Amino acid sequence: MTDETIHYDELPTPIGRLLLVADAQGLREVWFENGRHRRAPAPSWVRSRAALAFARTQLEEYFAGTRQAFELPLHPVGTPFQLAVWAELARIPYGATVSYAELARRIGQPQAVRAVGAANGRNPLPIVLPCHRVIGSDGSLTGFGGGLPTKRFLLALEDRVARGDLFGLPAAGGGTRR
Amino acid sequence: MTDETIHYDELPTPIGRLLLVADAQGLREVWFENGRHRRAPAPSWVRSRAALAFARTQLEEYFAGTRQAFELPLHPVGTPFQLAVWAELARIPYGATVSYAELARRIGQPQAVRAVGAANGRNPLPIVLPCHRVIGSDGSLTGFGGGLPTKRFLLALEDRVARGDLFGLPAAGGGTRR
DNA sequence: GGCCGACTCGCCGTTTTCGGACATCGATGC
DNA sequence: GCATCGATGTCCGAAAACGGCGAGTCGGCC
Repeated sequence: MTDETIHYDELPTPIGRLLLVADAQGLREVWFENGRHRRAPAPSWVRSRAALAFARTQLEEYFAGTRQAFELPLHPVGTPFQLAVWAELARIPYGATVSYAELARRIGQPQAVRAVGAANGRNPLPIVLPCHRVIGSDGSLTGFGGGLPTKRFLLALEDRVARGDLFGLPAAGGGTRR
Repeated sequence: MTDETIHYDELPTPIGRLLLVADAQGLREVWFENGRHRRAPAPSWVRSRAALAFARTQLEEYFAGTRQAFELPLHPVGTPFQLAVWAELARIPYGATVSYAELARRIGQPQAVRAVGAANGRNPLPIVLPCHRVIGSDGSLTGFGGGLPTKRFLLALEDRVARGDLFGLPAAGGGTRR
């Protein structure tokens, strides 16, 4: 019988505290403490700093701007369609953005645009699976579980890092859209 | 199926290089290389000196002062109103000028003065369809896609030629307006 | 008083922008 | 099953902005 214990831990970040959840197979969930999907950890879960160290480290590096890709065992739970969408998220390069329509095309279901949006909204592993890199065809940010300001923050962070601007100076002529 | 290929070519003139564009039905566009409406030729267009020889010759004669009327197959693309305005342009005699208001009267829409101005600004066949002969009621030149200096040049050229002054000496007492 | 320039406002086709109405497809709840 | 709901996108029509203008007004200036 395998170990089915679920561990969790908190992690302070520039965008507020995150709750990390994992089982023996990998990272299961990442919540924004103030986000739309927040909820209380189940009573049966065990809080453990050590059990989540593997994810904590890479996330800290990400926010420090020294990590552009995650190498973690993941274990998101969802329908086949959702898993397909989430898997596609992982292929979006750091610092890039993609429209919901384009994402739908990439999973071979160009019509399922809204469904992709819904699946995006259910992404259990924000940041790690970069749903924040998906925006409207017209360039609008449209939505994000952690709030639009957070989405903006993440995109700005990646843009800055990708351009090698570690000081966070405003980009010349690069205003936020809409 | 008719031949829908679009050909183009360049032509050096005293007022800068012109880009000539034509299809099987006739001349479609004439651009000033430095004008307000300049743009790159579409990738599908084919550059061909021979295909535009028919227009090139007459334009060269025009600039040489030996041609006062064009006899070319034309194929300008525009709205019915625009086509009406452009057709009326062709009736303005060489060396003459007309006001926007008068032009509006001639097409039977005396109120549509500004609309005539706008249509004039969209004239796809400058020089051939002499929008440069249209000026303000008070005699001011007001505007021209290829720039006001070019408009002045063309009017001066026609004035000179019409008066038989092939040497281009400044006319006695005939200064440029405004 | 007569002339000129700056300004205002009406005119009208075109272009651009904006907003609402659908199509579309999983997921969810009954 | 069936109806409903989304972190969308496309299309269509209405409304507003925009010109290569002109006529009328109002103040200044000789």
